[in-house]
Formats: sequence, structure tokens, C-alpha cells
Amino acid sequence: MAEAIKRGEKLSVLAYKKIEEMILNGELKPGERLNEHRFSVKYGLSRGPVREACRALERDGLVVSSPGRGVVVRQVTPKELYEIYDLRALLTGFMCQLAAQKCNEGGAAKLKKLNEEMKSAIEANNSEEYYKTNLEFHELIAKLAENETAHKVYNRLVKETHAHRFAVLDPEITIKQHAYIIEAIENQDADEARKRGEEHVLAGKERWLKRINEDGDGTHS
Amino acid sequence: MAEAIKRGEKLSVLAYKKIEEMILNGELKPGERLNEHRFSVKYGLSRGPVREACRALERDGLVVSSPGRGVVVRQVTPKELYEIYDLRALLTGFMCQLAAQKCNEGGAAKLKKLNEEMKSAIEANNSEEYYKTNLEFHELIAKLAENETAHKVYNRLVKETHAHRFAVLDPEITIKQHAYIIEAIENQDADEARKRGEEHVLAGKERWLKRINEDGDGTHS
DNA sequence: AATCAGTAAACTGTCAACAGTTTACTGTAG
DNA sequence: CTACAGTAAACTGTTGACAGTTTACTGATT
Repeated sequence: MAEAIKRGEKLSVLAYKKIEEMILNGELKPGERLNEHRFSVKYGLSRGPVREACRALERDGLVVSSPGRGVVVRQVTPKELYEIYDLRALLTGFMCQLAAQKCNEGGAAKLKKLNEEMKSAIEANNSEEYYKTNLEFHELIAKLAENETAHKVYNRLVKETHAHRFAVLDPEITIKQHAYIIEAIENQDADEARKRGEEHVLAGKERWLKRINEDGDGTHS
Repeated sequence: MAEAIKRGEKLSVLAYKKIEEMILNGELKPGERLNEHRFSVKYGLSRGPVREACRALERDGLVVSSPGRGVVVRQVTPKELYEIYDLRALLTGFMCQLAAQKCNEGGAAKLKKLNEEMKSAIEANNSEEYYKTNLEFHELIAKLAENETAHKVYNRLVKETHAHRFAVLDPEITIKQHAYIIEAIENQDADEARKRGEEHVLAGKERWLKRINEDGDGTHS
């Protein structure tokens, strides 16, 4: 019994979304092959739109393909992760700078609220909520920055690595660093906001580096 | 008589390259529609691979599509150009910083050589050569930076805007700014290299802003 | 002259079929 | 036991056909 994809949008778009979802929720693991024939049978559509979706996924860095061998969920190497961390730091800093230049009291208040929610989530041992609210925090900064291109580039980098569980959480440090960032934004100190935004992500990178030096491994399930 | 695409690589990849080339060399203009039926007849392949190529081009930001209406070469708005300028400045600065941290005397010498060649090209009134060597200069910085992810993101941004002739050339300033950048890289002064790299691109942005304020137009043929 | 309705052609999105390639398995030889 | 060759099934890349949508054109009405 095929799980028919609900029609309405172009099938190639729906296929993209479904495959993306499968990658982001771990159903498809890095290194794992996507069988377009089986996917099309399972979801009740022809292979054409599946192939189109795969081309898009490939350009977005979520999968890798070789002629004759279909597509495989992309495995991001430690070197790539290292590079992506630096770029995320750069972009986060940039967006914090812009947010400091552009945002009003309402924006800073919302950031504070999210950071408080993260604190509450940790105190309640709810790491799912903590993680989700952390994403919202960074999403809000990107919104306040009002540079849609930067936002897109940033999101793409985040998505490229999402299938890999490489983040080393340290809520205490994170919440504190968020508060420093908020302070700089509130004070409309763009240079300081940029610096603190970069440092925040680079701190995460250092934690990761420390962990791989202990584990000899770039990922964590 | 179809201009058959030479086979060997996947047809979808060849179609991507052909369409990309047509966009970058101005044969396909921003706002212009790509007719997949006509393209397939002209180049002697079926529509399937053309469609796959279009999905890839779309994800790369070179074209835009709407259901039922095929793909149109993307028109980049002045706001987008503004944003992209800022991101290019950010990435250029970052790569200059890395280059200053990583490169040896050979690298700086090559940059000097390219800057001299640009100077010669201008003196000989050869703007084609000047433009080409300028691209090589920036390409070399990206290479010396050794962050492939940054390089890719940068190239993508450059390509997204390439169909638009928005750059306002000022060779005298450019060559001087390149020399400042080279100096900082040679001195392995990463912070200064980053600052000078950013300023160099932001100077180009200012020239463009000045021009659109005079023309009320974001592009230039 | 401008607008609307109808019609046909062209185009786009999808499907199923075909041919070549890759994978998986089995049997044989060293 | 390992390596190689052969075979068949499954899969990938491409093609052409079909159906629905969009575009372009014509004629009628205001």
C-alpha cells in the first residue's frame, strides 16, 4: 500500500520536501543511498519528479550523486564541518551586527524572552524544548538582521550539517553568551554584537574540536 | 539542424552547463524565459535532463520558476544586490584573513604579479584583460585561504549576479586597494587583511550605490 | 479603441517504457 | 579460503507520449 504523497504542489517539490524531511529526521542516514525506484513506488509517483528533487537536493548539499549510482546522503567530513563552523560564526556575527544596527526594543525583548525560555527548559530537563528554542533564538536574530541573502546562506549551511549530530551542548555557557549578545544588540553596539556573535559560535566549535580530539570522531549520534 | 550536445557526461549535467553558459555570456537575459521544449530540440536531447538541469540552476539562484510557466533567468533586485555586496565583502575579508594566516611568500608574490598585470592591462587600455585578471586575483585569494566552503559560497554569490552588469570599475582605486591587501597578507597581519578585504568590496558597493542614485537604476548593460 | 470570450497551438508536468550500467549472487579455479 | 568470471535482477539515465495549463490570436461586444 503506497503512502501516496498528497498532491497540490508540484510533485518534484513534494518529493524534495519528503526526502529532505527523511534526511533531517534521521530516517536517511549520511552515506545511505536513496533508491529512486523504491521511493517512487512507495509514495506513488513516477521517477521523473524524484529525479528532479534529487538534482535540487544535490545543489543544496544534502546529497551527493555519481553517474549510474544514484544519490547518497552526504557525509560531511570533519574538515568540512570545521569550515562550516567558521562560516557560521562569520555569518552569525554579521547578522548580530546588523541586528544591533536595526532592531528596536521589541526585538531585544523577544530575544530575552527566548533566552529565558531556554533557561527554563534546561531547569526542567527538557532538552528537546531547549534545542528548539535555541533555533528560534538564532532565527530571530536573522530576522532582525533583515539581510535575506545572509539568512539563506546561513540556513543552508545549517541544513547541510543537520544530519550529523556534532553539536556539543553546554547550556550554561550558551545562555550566558546569548545574554551578552542581547546586551550588545540592546545597546546598539554593532561591533560588539558582531564580535560576541562570532565568539558564541566559535565556542561551540572549540567544544566540538575538543570532543573529536578525545573521541577521534567528527560526529555523535 | 540540431546543435547536438557532445555526449559523455550525463545529459542533465551538460544541459546545466550549456544553460549556465548562456546566462553568463548574456545570451539569456535576466527576465527571459527558457523554453525547455525548444532547447531540447535545438540541442538534440529529451526534456527530462533539461528539467533536471533547471532544478539545479534554480537551487543555485540563476533562474526562478513558477508552476506551469517554466523557468525565467533570475532578475536580482537592487535590494538583493545590496545584500549580496555585503556578503561578498564579509567573505572576501574572511578569506583575506585566512590567506594572511596561511600563505607563504610564494602566494603573496603571485598576488603582486597579478596586480601588476592588472596595471599593465589598464595602461594598455585592455579592459577585458583587466577584468579577467581581477577575477584571477580574487580566485587566488580564495585558494590561499584554503576554506573550500567559503570559496563555494563566494563563487555562488558571484555567479548569481553575473548576468547583471552592475560593477562600476575604478582601476586606480582597485589596484591600490589590492596592494594594501597584499601588504597585509605579506605581513601576516590577519586582522588588517580582513579589514582591507572587506573595505575593498565595500568601496565597490559605494560606487554602485552612487551610480544608482544618479541613474535610478540597479544595473548597467 | 478597449475589453471579453472562445479557440487552437505550444508548453509544462508527469508517466511508463526502453536500453545501458551496476549490484548481488553463484560457480569455478587456484 | 580467496579471487575471478558469468549471469540475472535491479537500478539509473533517457526518451517519447499523454493530459492539463498557459499563451497567443481572433472575433464580437460595448
